[in-house]
Amino acid sequence: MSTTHPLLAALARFHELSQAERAALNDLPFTTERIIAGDGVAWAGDRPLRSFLILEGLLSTSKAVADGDLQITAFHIPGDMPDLNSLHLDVLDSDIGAVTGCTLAFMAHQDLRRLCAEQPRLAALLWRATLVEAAISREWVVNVGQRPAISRLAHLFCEMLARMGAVGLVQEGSCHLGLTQQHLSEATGLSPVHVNRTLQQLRAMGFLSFGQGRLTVHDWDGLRQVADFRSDYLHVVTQQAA
Amino acid sequence: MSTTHPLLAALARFHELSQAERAALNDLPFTTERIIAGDGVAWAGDRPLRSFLILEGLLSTSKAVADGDLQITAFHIPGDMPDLNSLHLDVLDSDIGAVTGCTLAFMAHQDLRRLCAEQPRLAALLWRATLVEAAISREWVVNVGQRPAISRLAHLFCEMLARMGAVGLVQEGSCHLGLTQQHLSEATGLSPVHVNRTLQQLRAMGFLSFGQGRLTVHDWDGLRQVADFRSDYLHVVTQQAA
DNA sequence: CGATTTATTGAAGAAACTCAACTCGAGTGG
DNA sequence: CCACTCGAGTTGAGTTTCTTCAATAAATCG
Repeated sequence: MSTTHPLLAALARFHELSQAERAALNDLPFTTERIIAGDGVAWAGDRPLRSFLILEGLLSTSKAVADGDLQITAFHIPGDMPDLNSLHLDVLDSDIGAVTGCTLAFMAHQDLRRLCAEQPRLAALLWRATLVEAAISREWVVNVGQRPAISRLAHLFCEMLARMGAVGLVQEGSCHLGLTQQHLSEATGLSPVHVNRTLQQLRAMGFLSFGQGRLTVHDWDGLRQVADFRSDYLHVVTQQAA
Repeated sequence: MSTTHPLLAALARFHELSQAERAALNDLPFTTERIIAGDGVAWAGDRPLRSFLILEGLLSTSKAVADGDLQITAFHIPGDMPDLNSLHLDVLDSDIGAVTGCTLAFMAHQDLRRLCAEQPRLAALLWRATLVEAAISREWVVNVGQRPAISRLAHLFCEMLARMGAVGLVQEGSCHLGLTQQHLSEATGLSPVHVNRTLQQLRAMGFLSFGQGRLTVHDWDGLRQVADFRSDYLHVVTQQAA
């Protein structure tokens, strides 16, 4: 019926779906909203009654520490559902905000819960999506805890390019990535000044270009090596035609 | 029926369960195994066919980086299911090992999947458990990324005491915690030497005692303050009688 | 009790931080 | 159209936190 549901499209990109599952997804009500860059979408302490799928744009999850500083704990790209955890964890523990302008598809928890009860395999796929986010979070602990500045930044770039690539948003090693050096600082736990200097190293070594909201990787294998990047933790399944 | 299933006990500690749900849990086959301190339980790259619940002991999840160093990304205590993520993420991305001697209850994925399909609310509770682990992982990113050594260590101690307390393993601010300073180092991303010196500060300030496999907190509010610890991210639900 | 972890100490060095100034480009409004 | 502002990026210099290396003390274990 009419166009396919955005969540159906997102899941079908990576998984085979039965006719019944497709039908159930297409029956799932949703509303689309447009968010301005820099705006918050949800806050720690909120008890959302709905979750959203990213159709377009870049979001971040972050937490504030005592002195007011921010740590970004995740970036979210099209196809992700950043606050799906609120489906079973009623109160949010982090802030979610739009890094760039975004288009989001909101779905009521009520409807999602019914969907999960009626279609256990869809429940499993949504569960799986939250597990991938958890796996990425573990890798971020490693990145921030162990790697020197240059590897840390390189690893973040590798991850973002790999994830954007998996959803078809990379052309010739380049993708739109509307991050400022301030964002990189908050994501890596490095000071903005040190991010700046480390970025210059990565550029000087010929690995990448970064600026004007765009990341271009010139030497993937080289970048990957300084980053100590292995993509297994992203759990990207064998891709099939969209 | 005999004694209750360990997973039933673990879930019933925090959630009301229907008679049907209890029955379904009691029907779930499991086998108990004993693990020696220091032994690995599962490795990155493994494709487990079963998951386990911790009945006793302390486990860690860790990842190795290029130079061979280790980052611990999580500790697991009784009541946790450290590799439940392998239920839907077929290949493990981290190593799981026993910090102390452990008793584990293994359950086949096959059986767990059937349970989830037949009892959607139990599926939701297991899903929820993985979401709590994810929330803890996010806080670890913050801890390792933003906090100075003393807060970082203090925060880890706060978290462990809070979690152990939630499952009834704390008496008078003290719990068994078989971690070495090496473990603390690998969990916080600090060098062992710096952990040692920072620990001495925490002791000298009268916040805690730590050693001989035991953590005792003398000044919870003080520790909590230097740690910048707020327990909301642990998502501990209102406890009911065990 | 000897052997092997684990914990502790000293001292020098390095990675990253802070502070402060300055540049640049993209608006914006006079 | 130009002056102005504002955010983002860049640079220099001094400081701090944390690391590394190396040796010693203390615990733990067979």
